[in-house]
Amino acid sequence: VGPTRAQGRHAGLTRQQVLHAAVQMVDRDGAAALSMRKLARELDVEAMTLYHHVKNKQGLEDAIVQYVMDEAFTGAETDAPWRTVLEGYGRAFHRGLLAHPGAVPFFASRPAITPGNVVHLEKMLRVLRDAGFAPQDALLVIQTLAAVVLGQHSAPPADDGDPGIDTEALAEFPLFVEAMGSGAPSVESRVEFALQAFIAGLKEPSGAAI
Amino acid sequence: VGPTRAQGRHAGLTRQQVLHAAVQMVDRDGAAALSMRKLARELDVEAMTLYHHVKNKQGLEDAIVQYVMDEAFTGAETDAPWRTVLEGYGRAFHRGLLAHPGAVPFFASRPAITPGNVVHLEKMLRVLRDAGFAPQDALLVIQTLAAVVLGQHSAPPADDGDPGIDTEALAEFPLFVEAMGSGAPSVESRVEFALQAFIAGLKEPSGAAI
DNA sequence: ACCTGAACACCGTTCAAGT
DNA sequence: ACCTGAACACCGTTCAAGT
Repeated sequence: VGPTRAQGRHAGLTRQQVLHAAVQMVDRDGAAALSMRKLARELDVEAMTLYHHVKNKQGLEDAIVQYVMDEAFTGAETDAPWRTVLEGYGRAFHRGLLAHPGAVPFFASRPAITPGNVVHLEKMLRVLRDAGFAPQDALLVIQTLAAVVLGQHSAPPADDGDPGIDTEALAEFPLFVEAMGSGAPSVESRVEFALQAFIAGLKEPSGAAI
Repeated sequence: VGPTRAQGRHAGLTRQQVLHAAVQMVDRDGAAALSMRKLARELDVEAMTLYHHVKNKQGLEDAIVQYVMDEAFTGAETDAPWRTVLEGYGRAFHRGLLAHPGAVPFFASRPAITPGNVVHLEKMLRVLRDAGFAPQDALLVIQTLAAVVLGQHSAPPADDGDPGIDTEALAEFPLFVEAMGSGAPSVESRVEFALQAFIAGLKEPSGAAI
């Protein structure tokens, strides 16, 4: 029932392979479907083998989060007016989450600042510092912006049309019915709207540009 | 080991009691700690008894989400300029999530529109409609705003000081070090900042006020 | 209608053992 | 170092049985 390999025989398994298979599994079947045992089965390996490449399940989930962030933020444009750079940052994160929707739940209740994304943070901090922001203010802007985008992915519009809302009761909610005429706002449109409003609402930095 | 009760003897269990105990458990031990079996033990009842009051675990989680939203949104102020009403709506949601941080993960990957919160939605839609918004635009504003607040709770600042970031490597990230001097931005400050910027960035409705 | 109890098909993880 | 295999303490949920 298990993999046909003698003990001690290398499977040639790599942390990268484990991580890649995990991301695939999550993208295909959702966050809840991720299990160490199923992942091992898919890699034709015993479950305990995974613990040699990953600390535990929590560690695997952390790695998935890091994977998505790295994919999203590497090569982000930083040479533009600060509002434009922020918009690009938000959109890059959005595209990353869109590519890996199953990973979104792992972002919840996980620290926003990890060793792996300090490098991305530092680049953004430099852009805002050069635009005249104090570092504390810059960090607040960047972290809040990332969470603004994440939030749009966390509360998706309903899958089916109207899940469980009886047409009878709908008569009491005419504005809701009218607003939903063209369906609930998509994640796409909410992200665009959120980015536009949030960035437009940011005040100019108090410091002078260098 | 189980409850000492003959089959068929009423435990007098109520859906409200089940839900209340579940919220308590989640608030105390976090979302991951919620289990049907533990919840049953706490209520001195067999695990399967819960299925008479709740469809399944998913249904219980849905009920927890609904519980938090109802607590947050009932009695919200709607008689004020629309920007003020939006601010109050966002802050009310924020307080609800703050009171039940363990419930936050359940909001992720759950539809934003449920039968239970259509009533809250309709009230907000009326406020924005009266201010001159088209219903579709109003729905977009409200849903995006709720997700903006939710997102701030989804990516909490790290628990300990610097979790796993070696002081050696920190030398390469001077702006990050300076920005973190007074700690990572709190959820509180990020919510306030997000609300201020997002609402300030909203355009006036194209329609005329009634 | 409400509750129990056994059973099924799963989990994550420790530990000892192989090469 | 890398992998296996059995074992432990859990899960959610179905099903048949009680009153």
